[in-house]
Amino acid sequence: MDNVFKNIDPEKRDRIINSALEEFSKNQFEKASTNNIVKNAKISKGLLFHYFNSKKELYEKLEEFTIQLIIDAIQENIDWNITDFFERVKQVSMIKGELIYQYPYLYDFMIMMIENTSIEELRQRSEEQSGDLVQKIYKYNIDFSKFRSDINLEAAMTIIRWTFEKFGEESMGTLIKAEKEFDFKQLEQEAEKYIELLKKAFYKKEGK
Amino acid sequence: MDNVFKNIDPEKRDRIINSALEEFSKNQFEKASTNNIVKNAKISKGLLFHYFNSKKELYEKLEEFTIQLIIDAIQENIDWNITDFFERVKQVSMIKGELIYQYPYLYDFMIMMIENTSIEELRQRSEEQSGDLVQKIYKYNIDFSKFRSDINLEAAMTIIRWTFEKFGEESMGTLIKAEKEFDFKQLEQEAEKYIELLKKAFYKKEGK
DNA sequence: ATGGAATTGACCACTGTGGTCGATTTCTTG
DNA sequence: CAAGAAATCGACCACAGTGGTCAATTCCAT
Repeated sequence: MDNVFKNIDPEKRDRIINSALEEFSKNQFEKASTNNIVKNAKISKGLLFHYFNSKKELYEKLEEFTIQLIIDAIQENIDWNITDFFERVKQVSMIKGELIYQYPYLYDFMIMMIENTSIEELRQRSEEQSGDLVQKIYKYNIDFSKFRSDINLEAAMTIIRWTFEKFGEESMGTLIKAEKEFDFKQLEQEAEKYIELLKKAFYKKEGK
Repeated sequence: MDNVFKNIDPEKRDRIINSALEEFSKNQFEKASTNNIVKNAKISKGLLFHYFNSKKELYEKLEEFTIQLIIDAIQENIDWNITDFFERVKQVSMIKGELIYQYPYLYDFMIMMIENTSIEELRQRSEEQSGDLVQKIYKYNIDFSKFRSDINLEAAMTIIRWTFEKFGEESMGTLIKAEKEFDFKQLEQEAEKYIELLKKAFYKKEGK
């Protein structure tokens, strides 16, 4: 982001980012209130407009930030040497979880972003900014020979991905509602239940 | 809903409902604009406040309407004699699709509703308004003996449900973006791909 | 002590707010 | 057709909140 903005206290920076992400997630652009943003970020109106010259600019910088953050997180944290598909999916889920832990509205913001972007623009952005990363995530160096040969591989992969996404969403939902601390152990245990089942369903029987 | 409101031209009624659902889905209550609602519904300000005495009342009536609509749709359209789990899931998806076709923002509105409701309140509402319907949908008169006995039944059912939900969401998303007509045939064909795969994965082998 | 950067919040012209209400159109009934 | 009732309109209101500005203040390195 902006030079001025980049060099400030990271804690304050994240307060501003989170406040803005929340406001823009919950309301469409015109109705998102900069007053609200500064109030929740606990900074003055003047400061926000010192960092960003206008509401529009703030929004655009937020878009950039979001995309770059996700790309970086994936690129830096995925262990490309691991060849098991489920481990890859698990890693992506973990990364996602950590991002959301730091920026709770990052995901809502991104979904809103995608909704307001045309297919053509999306395709272009994905190529420009992340190269073939999107294609790579669930394919690069994966040992597909573990899958049963009598099933539709592409569809199976999709179901596995969807399962983890839904699992994440639902866990997040109930956690927020219950206002509980992350019980990491329990969460992983539950995830393991689905992994085990899906392996039984889609992988070849052990012992060949 | 209100007597005055119930007896009007259904086409106009749906215009108002859809406009309100959209506005409340896209913005939190305070920022949802009645001006916007009447503009999109193509009625006058006065008329809206003739039907509903306040913005608050409109919102609450909309909640009631949404819940009742979904309950009725399920109760009236599910064929409880069909014992195959996938057929049941398929039926629920179809019902959902038809509802969304008539009220495009019904689902977004409901999700927003659920997010803003406490667990306790949700449980209570579900019991009062729908009885044991929620429990019943995916269990009543289902032939579970078709499932492999070596898998976690509960988890398998969840995965199947999630797959259909995700499939629905993604289809909806791309359809809206592409501004295409519902190609019903193609959609069903693609769904069948997942059904086939999941049956292969979770059902007992045929001929036994 | 000083100068520049960071930060504040009162202030502004203006847009949009939920809701009202008398006027007008449309419908119903004799 | 008359006349009253019901439905519908939209100009109007007091006011809350808008994005953005800027002179004043605080902070901090030198």
